[in-house]
Order: sequence, then structure tokens, then C-alpha cells
Amino acid sequence: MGRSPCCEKAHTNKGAWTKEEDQRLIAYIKAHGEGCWRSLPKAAGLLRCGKSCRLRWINYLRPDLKRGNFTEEEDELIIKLHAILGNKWSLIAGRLPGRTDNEIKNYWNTHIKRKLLGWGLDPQTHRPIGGSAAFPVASQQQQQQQQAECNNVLLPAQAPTFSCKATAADSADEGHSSGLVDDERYDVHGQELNLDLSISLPHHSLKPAIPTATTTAAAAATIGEESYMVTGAAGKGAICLCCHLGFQNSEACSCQAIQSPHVLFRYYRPEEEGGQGV
DNA sequence: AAACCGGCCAACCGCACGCAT
DNA sequence: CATGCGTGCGGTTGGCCGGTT
Repeated sequence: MGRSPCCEKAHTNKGAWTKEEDQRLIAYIKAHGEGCWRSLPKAAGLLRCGKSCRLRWINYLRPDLKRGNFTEEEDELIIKLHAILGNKWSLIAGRLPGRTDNEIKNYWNTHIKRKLLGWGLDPQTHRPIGGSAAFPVASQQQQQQQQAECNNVLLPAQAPTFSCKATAADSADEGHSSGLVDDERYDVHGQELNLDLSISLPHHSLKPAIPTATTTAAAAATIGEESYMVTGAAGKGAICLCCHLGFQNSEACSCQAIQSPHVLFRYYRPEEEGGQGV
């Protein structure tokens, strides 16, 4: 098939933006608003690719950007969001007003990665380096051990403590694809952080595949197109995506492994992403 | 003062996705 | 349903800058 290039590369500038280019871009967007990036360079009199203009605006020129160092609170929030979302920088950025995905990505790679490594945690999995895989279907003893490891991951000596609280308003009887829960909150040093994740049932079916009593403390979070299952704070019970989809007891279904009251927070990713809890 | 080195960050590149036709 | 277009996203690169030798 092949794609046409996003712009005529032969006649575009590359590299660092000049003040004049910045001014032109700002002036144009102030006058006409964002959007239509492909035609913007020509209209604004810029010898730049549309993508380049968009990037420059979003990452640097936008007036609502918060410049300066990341705060400790932002640090912690990024770590927690990364544990949930992985390298979904744009989603993480959406939870940090004034920060861009690029900024957070850079900050992660240069600061937080090192910080986690200092804690002895794998920056990608948020698990102890050299630790075992998260919650495979295993014997009860193995599960207990893994859950203990999980708690260690969530509560390293120097790491902030947090827990996820699913509200009780999670009902599947809403009759609407909007949420099991209204929100999720993390305790950070005793302070609650409302992540305000968009929570919803898998859109095609609202009927739980397992008894509803076990669903009361569980939340299904829909982030983009991906659904995540989140356990309740006290481990009163949880359901996984597999159960919701009717694949309970399948190999991918690991909800048997999450009955410990000690598990503060876990989630399930779609199987294709590894299907591992955190 | 010059060379070297490592960290940081803006920008680029390629791919994926959603939408229109 | 297939195709093309516009846009957004995530990984990577390259240049700048400050610190060290």
C-alpha cells in the first residue's frame, strides 16, 4: 500500500526551532486554533512538517505547560500510573496536568528508572529484580509466596505505601457501560490521590460470569481499548477479565490467585500483554 | 584551556489507529 | 471491505550543556 509522506521533506527545516518559527506557530494557533496539522505549516508560513509543528506546540509552546522540576508527588504518581498503564505515556500525561507525554517519558528514562533500580525494582515490571513471574497458576503455597512478593513490591521499605480503593458503587446493575466504580484512589503517605481513571465494564456484557458477591470489591477499568480488572482494597474478592468474558478456569484466568486479604492492589492486563497482575 | 564524558531533553521517525470514502 | 488520509503515540536519536580530568 505505502503511505504518502506527511510532508514534502525536501523543503522542510529540521532540527531546533528558531524564535521566529515559534512565534509564527503560536500566532497561527492563537488565531485559528489547533488541528489540521498537515496544512498548518503552509498556512502559517513555516517550512516545517505538520507533525513537527504539532510536536513543538504540544511539547513546548502550549501555554498551559508546567515547566520546571517534577515534584515528589508527581514522581510517585508517575510510578503508580506506570505500574498500572505501562509505557502509555500519553495516558500517564493525561493524569498530570501541565506535563506532556514526552516530558514524562524522558523523566522516566532519566530519573525514575534509576530510582526504581535503586529500590531493587525492575522498572518495567515493578517487581524485585530477579523475582519470579507474577501470579502464575500455581499451588496454594506458591501463590501465597507470590502474593507476599507482590506485597513487597508494592511496599518496598523506601517506597511509598499505597492501596487501591474500589468504591462500593460498582454495581453491575447500572445497565450502562459506564462504570463499575466511580473512581480509584491511592493512599500516598496517608494522602488520597484520586486517579480518576475511567472505569467501566467490558462494554459487551454487564453480567458477571461469577457470582456477584465476588464482584463487589472489583473494578473493571477501561483505559483506551484495554480493560483491566482491579481488586478491592481488602481483598474481599475480585474478578478478572477472563471471568468477565466467560473464560474462567481457563489457563489465562488467574483469579484463583488473588484471594489473599493481604493483597492491596492488583490488576489484570489483557492476556496478549502478558496477563500479569501487579 | 582543552578534551572528554555523561546526563538531559527536544525533536525525529515509523507505526498504529480511527475515520472517511 | 479495501484503501487512503490525518493524527497520535512510543521508541530512539542527536545535540547541547555542565562537570570532571
